[in-house]
Amino acid sequence: MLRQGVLLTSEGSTWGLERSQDERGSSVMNYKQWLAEQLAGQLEGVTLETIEELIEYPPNPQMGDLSLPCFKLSKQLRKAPQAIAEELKAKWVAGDSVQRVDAVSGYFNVFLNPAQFASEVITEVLKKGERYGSQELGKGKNIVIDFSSPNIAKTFHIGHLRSTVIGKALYNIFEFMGYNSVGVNHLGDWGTQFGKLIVAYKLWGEQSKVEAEGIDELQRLYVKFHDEADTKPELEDEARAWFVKLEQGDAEAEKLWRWFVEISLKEFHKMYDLLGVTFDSYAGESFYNDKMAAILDELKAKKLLEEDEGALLVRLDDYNMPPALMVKKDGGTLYHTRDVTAAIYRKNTYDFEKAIYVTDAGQSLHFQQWFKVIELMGHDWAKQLQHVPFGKVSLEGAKLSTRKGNVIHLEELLAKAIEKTREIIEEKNPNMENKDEVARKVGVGAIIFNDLSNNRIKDIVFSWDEALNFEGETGPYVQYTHARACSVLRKAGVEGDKPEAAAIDAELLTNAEAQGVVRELYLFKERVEQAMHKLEPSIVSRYLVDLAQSFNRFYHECPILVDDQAVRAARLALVQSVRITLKNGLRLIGLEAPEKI
RNA sequence: GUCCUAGUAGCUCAGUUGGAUAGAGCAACGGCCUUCUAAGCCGUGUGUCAUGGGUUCGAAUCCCUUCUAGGACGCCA
Repeated sequence: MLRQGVLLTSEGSTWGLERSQDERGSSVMNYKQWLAEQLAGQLEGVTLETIEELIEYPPNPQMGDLSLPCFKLSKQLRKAPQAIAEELKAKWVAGDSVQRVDAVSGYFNVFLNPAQFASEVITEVLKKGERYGSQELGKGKNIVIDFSSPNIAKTFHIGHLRSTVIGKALYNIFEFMGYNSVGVNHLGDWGTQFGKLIVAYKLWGEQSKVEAEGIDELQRLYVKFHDEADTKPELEDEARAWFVKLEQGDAEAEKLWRWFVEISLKEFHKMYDLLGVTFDSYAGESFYNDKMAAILDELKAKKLLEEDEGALLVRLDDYNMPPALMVKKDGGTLYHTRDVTAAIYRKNTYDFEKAIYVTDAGQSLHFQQWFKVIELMGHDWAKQLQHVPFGKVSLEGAKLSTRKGNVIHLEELLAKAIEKTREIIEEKNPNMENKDEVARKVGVGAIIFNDLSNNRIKDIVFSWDEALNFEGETGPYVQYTHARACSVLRKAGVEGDKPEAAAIDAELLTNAEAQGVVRELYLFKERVEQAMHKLEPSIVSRYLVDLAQSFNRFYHECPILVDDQAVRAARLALVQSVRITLKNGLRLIGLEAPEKI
């Protein structure tokens, strides 16, 4: 299991465990590590790593800023937890960094010097700017992220949105942690459905209509095929025949196929442009057509393939899994075959440290199976493959189904969100310039954030009301907070990212509201790292809400543009730090941060 | 039938990898704009953490039982 990058191991065999030189240095603030260093000498036989792992943030500020629960040390030291805490308190050497320490019911609590805490955090944020929170954990390492991967000739609906936004967020997070992310859109551009589509098009389709209406028309044809095939099963045979022709390079079949792909991509790109998503590779299923034979030969050579009822499969009984079908009895390949082939291709091409697949949880078994096949082929990098599953989206209880037409088109959803945003702007900020641009950024942001605000694995029941709610824990709330901070800075005449941080008197930021903000700012780096380890973008989304809440509280309680220049400067530095951190976080999860909304 | 995942406030969800009184948002009600963006802030309250057991100094968290929901389970992806 992946762990936080606080443990030093001898080999660093698991990615993310290693730490850069920069991180070990005391110049970069890491209070858990720092406290562990202070305490290590005081506890005989307890390693620094053990202590650092135990240190936690107390649930509320009255208990301090950092805490060491002494219960686990109790056995080893053969002392009561409270006694250990008392001892640490007695031995504590006073210094500038810490205001006081305390021993409470088995916890050793540390209260940081609030002024110094504020000063260090703000200095760090302003110094790093748009790199604040970033790390170099993955320097020189590639991460391949397979995401979005829609099917050609099928509408891009809210089901695809999840893979797209989760994948994109992970892409950004890995980049931010120093990795080189490779985004792969594994297009569903091959398979028997193209036989069906060709048949349907030839029977009922019109070129002009397909050109005018794009995927919608292709999908209508596809649905019609299934309706008709219920009563005319011979259509299925025709479809199979056309797919065989396509596989054999038949000119007419290939021309139609290319056309369907082209039309579909055009529409996908409209969505990707709106969402701000790009890919490094569009190598879809068809890309592997000529590469699977070699893999099948390899499987045969390694005696992994077994024939059963005319099909070829890899037995996985020993691993408590059903067999992985590799070749159909008609000789056709299957998605196992393609995924295995693609993984090997990607390993050879990108030499990845990790390859992750962002798909719905329903495919979990499929991934388990072919990951095992890779392992059985003798590839020790099988453990670098990871499925990132997410829950299903349903519509008021009913399952989404392309065939039944029970879908919400992403295009429609985004359009509605943008329209609603536009109305709100018209009402609240009618004199603003770039209303359309801002409406797009906020409307789209609301939809993305909504999809990223829960744990991936949770099923989502789609609700228009919730998706278009812009209050509370939402994207617009965070963006609004950012714009609010921008507005104050604008009025104050602060320009650029770096006002003179050194000049501030941090004693003026020791009140509860300011400290609440400082604490959140400090947590950013840790949260992003955690989001990477758990492959969970929602950690960043929720963090942003926490930061925004703490800032809004501060904003409400502490007037910023006051006459007292020292107070004004100190508070402005804090506002600037919040602005930077909000923007960095929003960018990570794929949201823009307009300066006015 | 086998396996996987989930079950926390009326609703949607967090819960720092086993720690201190289980927290937010929404919805409801009440307050706050002559002052920096009210998409905001403050206040009012609700929990057999599905269930029964076990491990532990300590469990929403780990193990087992049962229940409920969803999903997967050889020629679709």
